[in-house]
Amino acid sequence: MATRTDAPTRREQILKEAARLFAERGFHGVGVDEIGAAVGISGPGLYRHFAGKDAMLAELLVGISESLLTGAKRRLAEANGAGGVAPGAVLDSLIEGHIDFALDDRPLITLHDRELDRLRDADRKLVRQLQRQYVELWVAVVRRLYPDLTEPAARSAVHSVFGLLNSTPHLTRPGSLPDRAGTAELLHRMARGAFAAAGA
Amino acid sequence: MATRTDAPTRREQILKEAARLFAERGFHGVGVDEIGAAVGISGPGLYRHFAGKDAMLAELLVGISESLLTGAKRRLAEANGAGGVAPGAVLDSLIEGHIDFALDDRPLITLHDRELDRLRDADRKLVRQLQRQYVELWVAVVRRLYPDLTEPAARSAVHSVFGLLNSTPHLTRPGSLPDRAGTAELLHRMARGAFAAAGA
DNA sequence: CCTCCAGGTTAACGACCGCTAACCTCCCTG
DNA sequence: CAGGGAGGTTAGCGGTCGTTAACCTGGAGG
Repeated sequence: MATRTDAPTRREQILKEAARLFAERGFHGVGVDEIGAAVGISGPGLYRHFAGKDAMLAELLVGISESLLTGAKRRLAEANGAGGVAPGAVLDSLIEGHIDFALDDRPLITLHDRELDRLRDADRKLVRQLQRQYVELWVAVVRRLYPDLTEPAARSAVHSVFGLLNSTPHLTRPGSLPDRAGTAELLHRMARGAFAAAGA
Repeated sequence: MATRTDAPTRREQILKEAARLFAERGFHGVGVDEIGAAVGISGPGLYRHFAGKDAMLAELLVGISESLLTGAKRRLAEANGAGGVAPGAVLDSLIEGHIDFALDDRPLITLHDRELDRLRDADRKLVRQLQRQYVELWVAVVRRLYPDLTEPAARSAVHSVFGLLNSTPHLTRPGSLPDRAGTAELLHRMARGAFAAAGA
């Protein structure tokens, strides 16, 4: 099991800093020396923890996709286990989970739809499969709430709402944005409004 | 004036292919030899048309920002010239313009919010200033339509709707998306719905 | 017909980058 | 108290990349 409350592992430090740097300057724009410097070691010391630069990106992207999908499945199961919650409440739960992720792990959300093509074939296929499962899970919930939506329209709507929710990195002129709770609530309302408009 | 209906200039060919490649693989992920090959010349021949790789990116990003801002100003002037159109109609016009751009110049819309940090300081400041003017123009229109929105909230809402509208590149599993008109209309409805929900 | 330049070509340079090799140094363990 | 592995270090190799240099060529203009 992973150490969650302990002090962060070296590996975890490296992944966190790598995510930040990749998001800021792009995968090819960051050198291994910079990543090392960000955690206090220098250059090739990283190779004691990762097979290479590609492996860091792969672990980040797979981790993100798995985390999103796992969280969504858990929320869906909780709703179903609670004896048939209203479809709107399930959608609210999915939206809330996605917003939490987007606000708490901004660099990861940026990487998630930006550096996918830098992966080796096997990893890219895995990430895409996880992403597709995540999308299809949303599509099913949205169509249950708005049965008039065709499946392609629902899928487009879901992708568009992801674009809306993932826009938080662009609000990052630090100090100028409202508080976290207010931002989360605004994004949530807008996402619901967008779906409602799509389903009409 | 630029040649619009004539055969495209070499410069224009290069810019178009560079935009596509930068959007696909990132600025640092594309070599000058590839850009040259994409227009039938090879490698250093590009330096007869541009001062360097950076100059191509700069011209692309400045062009995008200017084009978006100019179009929005024109639409606003048309509305004001027509003797006070309803605020909702002005917002519709802005949304329509942005959607046209996002659907017709997908690679450019991708570059626009992804490779800004690769610019030299002067160019980056110019692009950011143009982008800010574009955002503020939207914010003013949105606040006229939804006066209860605070300015920070309106700005966040505008950025979020940009995220929604700019999500079109993610729908590009070619052949699977509905027709252009249908996509445009869906995006338009969702954007209006998101704004309406934000303003409540 | 000569000239000249716009727009190419190939060769090559210098910088950088990912990665490996070789070595060092704690610290934990038997 | 050996000793050995985990986790560093620096040096350096091989490849790639952006850019420059030097040269070539076809076609327009006097």
